Amino acid sequence: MNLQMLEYFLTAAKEKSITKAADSLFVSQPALSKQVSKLEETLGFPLFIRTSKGISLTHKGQKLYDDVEPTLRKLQSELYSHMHDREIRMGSDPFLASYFFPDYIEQANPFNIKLTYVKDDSLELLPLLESGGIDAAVIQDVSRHKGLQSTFLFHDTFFAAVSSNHDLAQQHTVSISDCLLYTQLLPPTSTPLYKRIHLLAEEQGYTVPPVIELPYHALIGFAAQGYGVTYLPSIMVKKIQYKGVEFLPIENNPIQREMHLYALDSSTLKILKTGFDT
Amino acid sequence: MNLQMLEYFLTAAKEKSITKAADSLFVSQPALSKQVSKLEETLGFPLFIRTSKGISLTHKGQKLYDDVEPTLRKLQSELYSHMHDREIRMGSDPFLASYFFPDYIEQANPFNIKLTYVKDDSLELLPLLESGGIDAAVIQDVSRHKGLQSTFLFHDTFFAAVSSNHDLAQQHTVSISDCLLYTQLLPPTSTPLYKRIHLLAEEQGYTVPPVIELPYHALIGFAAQGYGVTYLPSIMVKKIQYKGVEFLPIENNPIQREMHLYALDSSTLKILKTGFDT
DNA sequence: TAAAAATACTCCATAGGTATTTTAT
DNA sequence: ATAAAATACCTATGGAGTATTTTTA
Repeated sequence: MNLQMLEYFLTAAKEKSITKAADSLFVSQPALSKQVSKLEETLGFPLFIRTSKGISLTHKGQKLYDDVEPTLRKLQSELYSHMHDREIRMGSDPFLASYFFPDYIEQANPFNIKLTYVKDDSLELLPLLESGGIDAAVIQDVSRHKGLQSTFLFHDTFFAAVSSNHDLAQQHTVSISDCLLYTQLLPPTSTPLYKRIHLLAEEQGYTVPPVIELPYHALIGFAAQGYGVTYLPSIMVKKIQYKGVEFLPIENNPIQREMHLYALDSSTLKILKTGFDT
Repeated sequence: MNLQMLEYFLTAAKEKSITKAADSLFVSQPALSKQVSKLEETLGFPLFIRTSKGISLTHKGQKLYDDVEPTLRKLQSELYSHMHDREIRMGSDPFLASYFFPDYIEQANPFNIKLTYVKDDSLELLPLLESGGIDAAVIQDVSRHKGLQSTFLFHDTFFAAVSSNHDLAQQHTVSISDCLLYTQLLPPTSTPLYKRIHLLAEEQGYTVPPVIELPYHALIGFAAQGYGVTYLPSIMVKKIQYKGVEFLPIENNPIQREMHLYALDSSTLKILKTGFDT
């Protein structure tokens, strides 16, 4: 016995005719007749009384219909809704979460993309992907990971950001050396940005300037108040104008990141990639 | 997609292992693996995360499981209960209903025999059988009917019944001529008993004596009160002793009936026949 | 005799089996 | 190295089709 046989039975009962039911099910009359007979054999009792003008339910057939019809419809609608469930749970860093995903999610119909995890350090999203906590993520600077599907998205360049009253605000571009003269407004030590700045300072032979550690979303506010220099990615700079803050390109673009899209399976990856490209 | 695939899925999810689930389902591991993969393909998303020590549900797999498990179990139990529904709805005349069926129904386990129609004239049960209103019936004096299965049950002989104070009550046996001298207590004109008495009166050349028409169940009461002679079948006479009523065999057994068992299908007939024989 | 259902038969898709390979710890 | 799942390949069941027969109003 299977779902199809039961569906056949319900349709035949509703149409009160094997022939009409066969039409509406797009199968031949003998095929339906045979399946109904087979179901009757499995159940051990006749479902229909056959007449020369159609069929009618037997007493037991009617009882079965009344019991099974709602349950089968429920099961079918549940299966259907899951089959058409386009939910993709994603993770990203705070910049993408604020300046990219709102638009992306909006235009990604009919896929129901939900941003369910935001981590300051996007690397923390990898274990979440592996455990199935999320379906996809944008992760920086890691191009491949075992057991996960991934693809390169884009390069993201960081701009220096200072208060409009800051010395550097007069320049059209700045060098990284210029920036390192001032207090650094940086995210936690574990993040790639923090590490990158440290490395640059060492390469330039500078003593590391004073650092104020802040969560990502607080950086721009502190910069606006003139506490020092911070660095913000182009995806953010392109999107916003922050009153009292100047964004300055840094010569030779010394701070960059590669953004990679990760997903559990290649079909999800494909869907999301097309979303990014458009 | 079919019920089996879903059952496979639920078992695999519960066992957290394709191999163990395959064992408990009595199929091979590759067979189950293939069916699960096929279900995933139909649904359009992976149900399980495969590891080297088994499987675990994906997020969507878990959602599907939570939704579908109770519904599928409900459907299965409904189907099961209908498959094992041994209800047989029967019809009979009032004598069998009172003096035969109570015992019969009691000993007919595991079949759930329900006496749902009792008609003074058992012939009225035939259309009920044909329309499916009942599954089986005991009908007198008709051995076959188109579209129905039937078998002979037994001969039933009628006894005369009179008040203990009645003239005839002194005799051990009576003749039909004796009986026809008194007021006749008979069921409605349409019934075989009424017709039979009329015929016997004509054959004997008697003028038909006064008749009181009564429903079957009232006959014995009126006889007890001495209103006249009535006739009751052996199945009743064997079962009861009615205070103030004498049952007298009638010479040559002029009133008899043949009881036939009818059913919609031969399997029901067979089941019921064995019940009668024991 | 006309309409509906059942039967006869043929074909192909697919579920299931065994043997083997891949994968991850 | 081991245990689990996936793959390859084969067989057999059964679902669906067309043509035909049976049944009953």
